[in-house]
Amino acid sequence: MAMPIAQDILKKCDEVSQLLKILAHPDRLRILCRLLDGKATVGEITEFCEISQSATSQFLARMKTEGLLSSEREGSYVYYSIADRRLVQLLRSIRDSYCAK
Amino acid sequence: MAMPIAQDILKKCDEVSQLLKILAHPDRLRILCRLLDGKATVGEITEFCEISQSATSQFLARMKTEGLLSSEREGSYVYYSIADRRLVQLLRSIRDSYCAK
DNA sequence: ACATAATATTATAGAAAATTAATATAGTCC
DNA sequence: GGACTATATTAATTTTCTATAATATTATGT
Repeated sequence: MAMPIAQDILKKCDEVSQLLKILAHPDRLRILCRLLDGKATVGEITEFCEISQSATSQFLARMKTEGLLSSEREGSYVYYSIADRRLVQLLRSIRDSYCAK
Repeated sequence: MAMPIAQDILKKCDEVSQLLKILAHPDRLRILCRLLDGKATVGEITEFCEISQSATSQFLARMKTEGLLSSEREGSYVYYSIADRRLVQLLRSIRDSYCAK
């Protein structure tokens, strides 16, 4: 409450830029874009996004660590999905702005 | 028209991730955040964002080159502003999602 | 237990980007 | 022209990512 408004904005920018850094990679964005349409297994994501198995798994792990994704195992498959509602909103608005016909 | 839907999505992701890469830096995001409230001189931006003069100028130049910003000189001052409407939309929605009370 | 498929981890060489300092240019005023 | 302010450029070092290969783990079916 004691923080000046301008500094508050700067701090927010620092936080948000960290998040954007994660989106700012073609493969990671592909993954998120795929997950925007619903949960998927690592294999499905690998195939859809045309990324190597190893890279896909690494990206998923990182995004899970960062709190963007959650996962649930079903047998030998692991389903990933977007964990944060705000991220869904953001991805939708990116899609609306930049992927419209 | 002949491009499969999935590949089209992948291509869009590649493009958009390039844009996000620019936003994904604390100082550049600060600058854009400031410019969301209207055009400003290099000096004003430098002060508001607490970045060095050199870095500010470099960031501005880069973002102008990338087509995100435009500039107009008035005497010894140079005013920068956001050049792309879609970017304004995107920044607003980021602000709405992540900077609300 | 073995074979196989799905997923995860580790390590590292190479590429790309950030940081900073120093210097240069352009404009204004006297 | 000289001094001063605003902005821009350059270059070099360091830090941070990326890409890839190799290997490891976990689960299923026989």
